[in-house]
Amino acid sequence: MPISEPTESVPAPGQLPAQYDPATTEPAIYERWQQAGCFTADAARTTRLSGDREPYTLVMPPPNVTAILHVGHGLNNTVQDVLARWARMKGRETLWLPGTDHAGIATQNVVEKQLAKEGLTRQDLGREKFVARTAAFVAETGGVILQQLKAIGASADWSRTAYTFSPELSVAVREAFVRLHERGLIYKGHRVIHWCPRCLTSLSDEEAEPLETTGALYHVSYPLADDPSRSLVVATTRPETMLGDVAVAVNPNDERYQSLIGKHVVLPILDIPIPIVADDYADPEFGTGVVKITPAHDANDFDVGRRHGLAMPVVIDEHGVMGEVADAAGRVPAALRGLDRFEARDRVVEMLRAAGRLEKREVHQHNVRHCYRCDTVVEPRLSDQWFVRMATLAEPALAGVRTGRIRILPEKWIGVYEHWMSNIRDWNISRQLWWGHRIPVWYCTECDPPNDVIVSREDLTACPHCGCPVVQDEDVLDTWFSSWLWPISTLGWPNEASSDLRAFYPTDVLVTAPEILFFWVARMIMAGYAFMGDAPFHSVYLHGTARDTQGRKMSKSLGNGIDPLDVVQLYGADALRYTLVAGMGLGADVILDPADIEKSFSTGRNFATKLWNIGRFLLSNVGADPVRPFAELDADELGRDDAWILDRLDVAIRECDRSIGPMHPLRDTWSDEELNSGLRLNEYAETARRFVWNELADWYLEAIKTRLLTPGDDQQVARAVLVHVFDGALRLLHPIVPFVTEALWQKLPGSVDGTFLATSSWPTASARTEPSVAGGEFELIQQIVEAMRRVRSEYGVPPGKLIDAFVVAAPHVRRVLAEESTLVGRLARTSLTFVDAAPPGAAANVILAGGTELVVPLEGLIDVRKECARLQTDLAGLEKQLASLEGRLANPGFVGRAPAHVVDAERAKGDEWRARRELLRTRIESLCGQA
RNA sequence: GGGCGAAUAGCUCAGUUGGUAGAGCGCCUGCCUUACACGCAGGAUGUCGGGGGUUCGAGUCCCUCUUCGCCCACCA
Repeated sequence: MPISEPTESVPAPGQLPAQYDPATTEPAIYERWQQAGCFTADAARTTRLSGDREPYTLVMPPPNVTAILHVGHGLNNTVQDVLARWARMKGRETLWLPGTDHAGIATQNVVEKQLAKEGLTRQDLGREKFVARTAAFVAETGGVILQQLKAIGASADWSRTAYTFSPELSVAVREAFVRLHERGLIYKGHRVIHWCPRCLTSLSDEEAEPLETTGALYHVSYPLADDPSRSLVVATTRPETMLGDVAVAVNPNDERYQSLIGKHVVLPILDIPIPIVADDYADPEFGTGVVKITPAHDANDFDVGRRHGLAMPVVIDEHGVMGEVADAAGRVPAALRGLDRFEARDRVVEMLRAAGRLEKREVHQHNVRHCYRCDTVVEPRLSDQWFVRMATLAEPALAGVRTGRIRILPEKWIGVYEHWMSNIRDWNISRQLWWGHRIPVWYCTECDPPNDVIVSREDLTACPHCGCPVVQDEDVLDTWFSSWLWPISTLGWPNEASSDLRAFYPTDVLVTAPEILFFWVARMIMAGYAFMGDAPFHSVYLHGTARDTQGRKMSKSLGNGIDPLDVVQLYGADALRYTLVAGMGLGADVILDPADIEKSFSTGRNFATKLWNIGRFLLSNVGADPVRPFAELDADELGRDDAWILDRLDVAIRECDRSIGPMHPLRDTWSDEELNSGLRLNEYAETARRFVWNELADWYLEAIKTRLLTPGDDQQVARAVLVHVFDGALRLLHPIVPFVTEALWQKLPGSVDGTFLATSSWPTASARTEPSVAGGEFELIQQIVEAMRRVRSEYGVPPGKLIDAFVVAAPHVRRVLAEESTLVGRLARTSLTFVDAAPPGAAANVILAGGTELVVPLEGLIDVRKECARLQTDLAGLEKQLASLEGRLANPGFVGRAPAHVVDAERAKGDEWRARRELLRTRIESLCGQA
């Protein structure tokens, strides 16, 4: 009995509005979930503490705090929500931990843009004011995306919302830095790093994105100092850097240049001598085999410079402008000073050409690195930065994947992960930004090394060695230095007594996009091992990207995105979620048409509507009357339709379980069989859809209509089964379409006020593994109905016209059909007459599996000649197939080697076809004479 | 330059131990059949990218070619 009060818009008790209105329904339902605390996890209830429930934990990849929801977020969080809701219904103490990332560069850029509109720079404000302003901006507008996630139904535990820049997580960041420093894994390095001249900060290798670019390769001749008539030709894509050249290198094994090693060439434009050094870095195969060495502006040249003890003049400043920065006296001519690096490039080329030093210029394809935040061309630049030594951290992280402690899906990413991990490079973690975690390093001006550098968990004002004032390092940490701690810091680390950390770590599945496999996932795994001694999760689920119909990634800049909230507004969150889940194979991209939202999401919208209408049907038939508990029904009370749909429900449950599960590895590590299993959300969605739509709605509902309208015991049985099966369907579907299922479930007879589908149990298949006999008999009825519908359609029988059909069938088939003739009559508008042999005369003829023959005399609709031709064609086709089949069965290779069940199935098919052939021949003979 | 992945119905995609191809959307025909036209019933459509091989049998395994995509990389 529905306990919850129907709202005023509902017409009558036990009734639903004709139209499902997600726009009003969804927010109300979400509100009730939240008020009831459906999504709040309780550490104490987990088995890792004092409780009896297995934990299930997901940490949400934190969106940038200033982000607004796009389809990518929608995709990512829908997947997570499906898993979280599924686990919750499976009885796990489920924690889906949400939060945001302070996003150093990104957020700073946003605020700097605002300042620019006021004609200000961050330097105008000064560090303290700028940080305060950014913090205020974040406090004011940040976290919008978390509200938006609620609109798509995200069942995260908002009471635990985290933020990478919160005081708590800042403690974790500092602790991690200090511990790594104590372990000798953090060092300050003077080297060439990627520098963004716009953001004015260094970038990690991952943050400097290579972009295929068509540029030019300039060949420049450097005359020999002692013989100006001879010269060495070097090739460069960045001629302006030649101002910083300190040598040219040749390969020591390159015979062409053996005699020149140790001599000098004259650097054009500057007219200064620079040495010819021998270094393996020079590739004899490339160009002329001579390479110019610019240690301050190229990472490789830097290495060469170090090997040969060369000077490292910096000729491009932090803004990407030509200037004598360090160790570069006299190196930038007045004509070039102050020029942007690209203008300078053109000017240098002109100067070289004028001096007759430009040998040639050729078009050249190469990768140019760009800042991942502002797209500016990155400039390699010599500077002091903090680095994390990665090799030792990578070892356990690599082993974790290799041993199956962690699995990565789809599996193709495992190789990518292993390659990166095995060739890992040190991580530049310092950024010359203001928005971020200040590096916990202080410098004392009085103490001598190594006491002058103090790494501390606490803020320092005085040197612990001499008591002198100290100055904190100006730099902040890479945003990812806080992100990589996310699975541990959000649970309370470094406080190892934290109940959340003990209850929910390690977490279970990490759901994210492959783009951040290195940025984030790999580093989280390393941090998990480094700080907690265990992997942060057992599964990494890498999903695809949302793209437009041209295959382009949806992005703000391209303007080809779809606003998920538009979809929610128009068709509801369920429509959005269902469409995304159903359309996404494991790791496959989702293609959507931004120009046609309706087309893109009609699948989901239609499905939600279908569910709603099934609910309406149920409620209008069952009404507010009490319904017999399903458990009280006896098997012999069930109709064939009941037995069938219960069989199908079992199958659906098992298939759904297989598609999503297993929830975690059976043992500590994933077995080979488990490694690639589960997380097929699209298969799960399709199974559930097929069950609800093609089985429950198309057949069961149609079959029981009469029973539902006829008062009596059988009506009660049908009602009980209907309610039970629909209840099961709603449970199966809830993780994908939580709102409409919750709305309907609340109205279901027997629902108890204050209970939620969201926290109800996942359905369990019955113990039976074989389909029931009665259920199988229902399939016989379906075959007849489908055959008759085909006949009707093929011969153009008017829809309203009742037709007669003669049935020749085995006794048990005849018995079933006789008992269900009313049902067949209604579903196919056919009246069945049982005969021992097909009557002669013009008639449509259908032969079903099991040798059942349908003969349908259709006055005026059957043309004997055409019918004969059709039968002949059928026979010819059958003969052909049969010949092929018999050939196979006569083949010793097939019979001997194919699995027994396959051979048996083929034999059965052969018997079936032969019987059908006989029937066809007989029929042709009687209808068409000797033809 | 290395490595990986993809190519299946008009479109977007499933297809998990090799056994003669499926869904959604679209299309065609007929239906406003008292839950649903965001629906119902029926239907058409594929040399599973090309070629070769293994096998009794290949969308599925191997080789090769073509076309796309992704990742990595210090050839200036």
